[in-house]
Amino acid sequence: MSAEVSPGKRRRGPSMADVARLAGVSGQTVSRVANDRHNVDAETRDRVRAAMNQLGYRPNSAARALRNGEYRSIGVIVFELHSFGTTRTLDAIAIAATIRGYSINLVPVLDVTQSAVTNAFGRLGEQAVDGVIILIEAHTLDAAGVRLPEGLSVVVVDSSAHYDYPIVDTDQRQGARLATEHLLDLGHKTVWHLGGPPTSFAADRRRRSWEQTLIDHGREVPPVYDGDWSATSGYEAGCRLAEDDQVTAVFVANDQMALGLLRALYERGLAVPDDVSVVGFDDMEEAAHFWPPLTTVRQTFTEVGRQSVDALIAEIHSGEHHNAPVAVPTELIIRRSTAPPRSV
Amino acid sequence: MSAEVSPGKRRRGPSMADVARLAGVSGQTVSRVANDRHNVDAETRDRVRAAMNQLGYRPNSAARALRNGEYRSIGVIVFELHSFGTTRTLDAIAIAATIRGYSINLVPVLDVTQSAVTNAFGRLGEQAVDGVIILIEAHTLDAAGVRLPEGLSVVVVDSSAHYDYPIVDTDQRQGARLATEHLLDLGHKTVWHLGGPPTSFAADRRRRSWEQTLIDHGREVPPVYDGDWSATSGYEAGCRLAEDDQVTAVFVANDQMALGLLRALYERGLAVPDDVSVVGFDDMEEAAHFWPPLTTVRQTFTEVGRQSVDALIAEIHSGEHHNAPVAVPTELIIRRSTAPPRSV
DNA sequence: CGCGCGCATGTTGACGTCAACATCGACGCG
DNA sequence: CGCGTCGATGTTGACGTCAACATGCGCGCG
Repeated sequence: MSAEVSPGKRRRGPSMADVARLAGVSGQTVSRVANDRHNVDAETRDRVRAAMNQLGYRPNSAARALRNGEYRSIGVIVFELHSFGTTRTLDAIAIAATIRGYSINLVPVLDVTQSAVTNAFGRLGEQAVDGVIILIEAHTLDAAGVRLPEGLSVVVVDSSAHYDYPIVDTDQRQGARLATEHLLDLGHKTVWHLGGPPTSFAADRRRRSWEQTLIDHGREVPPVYDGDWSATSGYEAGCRLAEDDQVTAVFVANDQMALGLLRALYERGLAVPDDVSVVGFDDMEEAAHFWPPLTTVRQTFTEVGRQSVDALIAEIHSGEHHNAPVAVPTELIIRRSTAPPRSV
Repeated sequence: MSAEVSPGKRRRGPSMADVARLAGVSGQTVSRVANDRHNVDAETRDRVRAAMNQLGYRPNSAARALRNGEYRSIGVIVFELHSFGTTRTLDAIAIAATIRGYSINLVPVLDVTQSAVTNAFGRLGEQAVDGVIILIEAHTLDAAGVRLPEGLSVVVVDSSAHYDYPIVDTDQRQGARLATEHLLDLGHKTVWHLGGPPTSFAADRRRRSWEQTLIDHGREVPPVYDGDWSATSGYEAGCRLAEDDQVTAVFVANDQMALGLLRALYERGLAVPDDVSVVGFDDMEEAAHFWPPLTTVRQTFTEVGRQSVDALIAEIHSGEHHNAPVAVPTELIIRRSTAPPRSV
């Protein structure tokens, strides 16, 4: 049903010149029609449109980019699409960019060694992009000490303060405080913390804010347990936490680790929320169906994506960046994994 | 520490001509150095390299694409990065493409209405891509009845047989059989099925294969329950399933729905695996930490990604496609959500 | 000693588009 | 009736790169 492949080797599609010839006009007129300029006679426009359809003409974006000095494309650097947050943010970025007429160039970093990151940035220089959004945790970036190609606009989605680049992220501080105070309000004497990896600024912020909240309320600050965001690490930390019967409330730095923690508690015969209350962070889809359904801090990734695209586009057009970090607020979703401590 | 922004308005980076001038050679020689041609004197090459570094020269990919008639870029059409499988496959595609020297152009479809899909495909025609991988469930595509711009190579990641395009996907048939036979082998009289949405070919394949397996073993085929891949839909179907005390074994079409099902069973006081055995599909990270840890069918997304990129690149270069579908095998991961039926 | 060959390097033009400028006809107004 | 204006359309060249075709030099060999 398809076929129609001319045996010749030419694969290039029709160009403006071809359309122009068929419609009996100049290339410039075709260009005007293609770009919806209004100063074209209606009858001429129709004729050109018809010729375009007949030939299946598509403007050549390389030529356009070359001519205009602008690609209308944004590079997004990511490392593994395993984490829920990264994935969601990427989705939001892609949608926001599309709406604004930009396309997305996905640049995966194969591993987080210095050379791989440097490499990816190098590749990026040759990529057809007007600007870059960095979606990898910034500590890594810091350690690698790489500089991006100059003259490229950049926005970082993370919570580091150590950057020259504009920053957009969830308000980690507010989210962690929300979670911690919720547990305190329920009557828990203090709140334990299962944190993310020390290489993550986001994890760092959540940890500090949890600590500060406890201090502000005059509570004791228990030792921190660290995970790496994975459910497995949450399970492992949970096994250790479960041995301490002082623990009545835990704020976990993300939902996946919270899932591992829940499992560890079950295996030890501890009831949630009766024996231990648990709060997560992210509000991934599944959180509502954990057992019990997880109380957690909801991030609005859509907003993070939108804001970072807006910041980048502004930077691309102005040529300079505003350094004020953007912090997107969170919301506490209360489900059934939290309750007042048993008895009192 | 940065600054150095010339107040002039020109933003364009240095071109070959600039490098050539600085190094005292012709543009062509710079081109040869940039492309690692060997017929350049070592001393000259060093001089050119030095000039490149000094100026921060980056080849202009638009000009290169225009000149070569090739973008070295692959478009990937996706609809929402919510499902585990899509995300993982995208990641694998991005990595495989990068290794082969192609970049990834992510094209989100805003919703699955016909107009949105058509629209996305239209946009794609103007995109700087040599080929396209379609990562949305193909039924939708079918319904929309859109044709892609001609002359563009396409690979579909899904299990439809109704396409002119080459297809790469997990071997749904084999996976579903694996799951069903595992439950039968344990001694269950028959196996219930909680399927994915009827609009998905993948879900369809899994359902048919489950059914065929039961028939092959001479078992009764119970009515199917349908979900939409989400944990919530699994929960809802689970509530209905739990009322039928005939049910001792369920094969669920993905892990997320299995999670919802587990929750529903718990709430009804049914023990897994003692009262009901459950098998999922996907083997997402969290599956090992569900309660109980979920027996499931592992898909190797890496392989699906790699194969689809390879197929697409082959098609781009040959100009024609081989229509033999590629089916990537699965593996059954046995955990603790399955056991022989209680007593007998 | 002269011819030819191989190698490093230079010159030219074309890829497709679009801004800037040029052209041309129609129409209005003094 | 002539001049100015405006709107539609055409012509030219440049964006940056690279293949194809010069050019020019040194060296080996008869």
